[in-house]
Amino acid sequence: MELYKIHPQHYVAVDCVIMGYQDEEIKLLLYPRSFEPYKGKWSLLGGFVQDDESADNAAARILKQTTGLEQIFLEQVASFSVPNRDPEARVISLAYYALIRIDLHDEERVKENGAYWISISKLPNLIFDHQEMFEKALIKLQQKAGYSLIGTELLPEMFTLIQLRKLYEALFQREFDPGNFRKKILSLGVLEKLELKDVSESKKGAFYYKVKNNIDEVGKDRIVKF
Amino acid sequence: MELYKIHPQHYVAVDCVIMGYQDEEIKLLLYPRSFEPYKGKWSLLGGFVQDDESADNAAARILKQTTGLEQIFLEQVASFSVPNRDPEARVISLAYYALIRIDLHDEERVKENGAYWISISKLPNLIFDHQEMFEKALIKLQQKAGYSLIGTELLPEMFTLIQLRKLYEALFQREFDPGNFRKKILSLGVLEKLELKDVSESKKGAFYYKVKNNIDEVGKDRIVKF
DNA sequence: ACAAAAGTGTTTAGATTACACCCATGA
DNA sequence: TCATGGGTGTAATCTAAACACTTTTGT
Repeated sequence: MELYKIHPQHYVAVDCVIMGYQDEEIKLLLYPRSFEPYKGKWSLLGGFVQDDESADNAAARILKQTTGLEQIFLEQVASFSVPNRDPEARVISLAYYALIRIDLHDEERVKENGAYWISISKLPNLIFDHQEMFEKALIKLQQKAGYSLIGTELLPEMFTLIQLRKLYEALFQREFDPGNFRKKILSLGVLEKLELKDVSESKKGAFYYKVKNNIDEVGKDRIVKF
Repeated sequence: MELYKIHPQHYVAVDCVIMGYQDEEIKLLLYPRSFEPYKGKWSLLGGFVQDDESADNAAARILKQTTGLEQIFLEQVASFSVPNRDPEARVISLAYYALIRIDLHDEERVKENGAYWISISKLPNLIFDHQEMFEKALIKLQQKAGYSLIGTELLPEMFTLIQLRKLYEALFQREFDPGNFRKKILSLGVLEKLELKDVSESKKGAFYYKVKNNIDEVGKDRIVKF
């Protein structure tokens, strides 16, 4: 301990890139900062790491405080530590990203926090380095898609392959060939076809699928390009 | 500032996974910890983030202090923040990895620090979560190989494709088909063939190559599987 | 000439893309 | 029956892996 004492300590924060999916768009949960400096400017949801929790736990705590959701997919993005990134004080921030179902979150709680869901195609300027946090989170997510079926965290338990494709199109900001997308996804072997159709979009109806129960891991060897 | 004051501050450290290449093996720079607890146990090279530097700068500083090298490829691995990971005090650590040429480093300095180069195939037990830091660093590096010519930081300016293959074999801990490896690497279009041969390994001699000068980025679209 | 390392070519299997085509059904 | 979205099939192109083959040169 003596040896450590000569070193400075720092505030350590976590900032969460909370992504949801609604109206065929990826949205971020953002709130207008309630105090100076940059009062009113848009910010990711964040908080400080306390003495008795890991940064992972802090991120999960913030996610629960702001959305009411627990047991959510959360992953580290990167650390941000330029000394003056927050002009108020030296704060080292660890960025995380989370994928949640907007339809399940606690709307009351979000309102209390003054937070809003904003489409990533219409993002306002964000404070500090929050824009960069979002960009890195999105890149991480896209890379992950190559070896794992991502994004099902953003959809209901049951979904059609058309819904899944729309989600991927929102995530990658480009279109996919319907036939090829279907084959690629099914070739991963992680989806189970249900004997139930979504007839809201067409007369024929599209079969619902769900993620198989016994999926430990999509084959690590199997890499798919999107 | 007032708003931040209610939050705790923490020691923030950086730990560096410093990789080098020698005798057809990837080696890590490690040193036996000089104080309790875990005195004598092997540790990555690390240090504390100071008030006036980013974590990236701190990692570069530590790399320079221990190897004498500057302007080195350094990348974030992940953060490690379980409250009791260091039993002595609460320390949040940001792991980095670096690739250096062992033949260029300052041997005197390494000796002063009591550090040693140890092959990754014979790693001793490391303190705290340093083993995990190394494992994550290696995975990051392997992934990076898919879209970028990595590892040339570990070799001299000029190298033969055979030398490069041996390096990749050490990095991935498996063998590559000599013919296919050659075609795959050359297809990236980032190497320039020199009119000079390495005749130390064979009578015929192997042409030296170097990385082309005007390489901004290996095509982001081109993804190669290793 | 031949051994040994360097380098090239060929074949097969699988993945990716573009796109044509068939299917089911309500209006 | 026909328009519409859902779903299947196929040919052309590209990539990866296995492995046979050719080149070069000192001894």
